[in-house]
Amino acid sequence: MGYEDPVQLADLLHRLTRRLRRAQAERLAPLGLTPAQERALRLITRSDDPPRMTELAERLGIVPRSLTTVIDALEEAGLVSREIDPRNRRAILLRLTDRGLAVRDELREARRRAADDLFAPLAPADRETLGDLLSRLDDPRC
Amino acid sequence: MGYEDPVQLADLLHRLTRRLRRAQAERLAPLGLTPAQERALRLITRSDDPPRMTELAERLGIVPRSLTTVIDALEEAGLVSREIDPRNRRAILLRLTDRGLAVRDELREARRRAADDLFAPLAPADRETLGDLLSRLDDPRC
DNA sequence: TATTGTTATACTCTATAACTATA
DNA sequence: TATAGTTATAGAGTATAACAATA
Repeated sequence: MGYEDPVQLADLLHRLTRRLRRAQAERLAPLGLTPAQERALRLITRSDDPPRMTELAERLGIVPRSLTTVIDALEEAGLVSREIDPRNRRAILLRLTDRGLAVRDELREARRRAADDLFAPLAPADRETLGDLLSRLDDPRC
Repeated sequence: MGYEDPVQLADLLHRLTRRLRRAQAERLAPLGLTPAQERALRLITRSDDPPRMTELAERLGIVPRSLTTVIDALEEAGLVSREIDPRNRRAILLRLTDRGLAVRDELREARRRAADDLFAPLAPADRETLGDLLSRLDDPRC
């Protein structure tokens, strides 16, 4: 079918991601957050210890300056707090507030529903295949 | 492996697209264009007749106003010309200039190399599978 | 001197709303 | 009145460079 053409694959990927971002933005808007903010919140949650800015930025694949904007919004929304690391006063530890903990599941639900809609045309086995292929393309450093 | 989790699929998609966009931007930067501009140029080329703004916007999956910015840049770079449609003086026909024709292949090459790099870890058969899965998720209206 | 994060700034890609010219 | 496109504006998601505070 010619689907192996990398430029066409690139375009498909581009269109799909745009659609996904829109759907997620719509679902998350009532909660006052963007997809990037939800991602950051989710990764903070997933950490055992409160992560530092640099650490979280790296896990998100963005530069620290870009994370600053994301965390600013989460802090203003009262979901995350910045704490100076007592063991290294240059570093900042990111911690969920009580409110952050409370809305976390709601956020995840909203994002899951959006993703569910997008991937609905695929049966579980096909999703598994897709995930496998995509993860083989994934660069853990990025 | 749990790859069928739609939220994880969404994150994979997001990271991959970002990496692709970066790689494409890098490759295209020496030519002074962005990926969106290359896409528009490519679709103008692919048309038999010079497309109109509305028509091209729809094929790109963006609103006409967003296309205006893209075409502004291509026109300023001397690659595309706007012509008023003599049969409907409200409409604008988009045509490649000689220079646009000349750089078209270079652009496509640059974009192809970026896409090639990204999809290099997959064998042709796997690319085919990926393309098939992605196209089943693709919404032709979008 | 090197590390951590922020201030300042900018760019890409996209959107909605209001407007102009034409049909 | 409806259509085609643009001006005006905005916002998400990034980036680089220069800087301050701390190590």
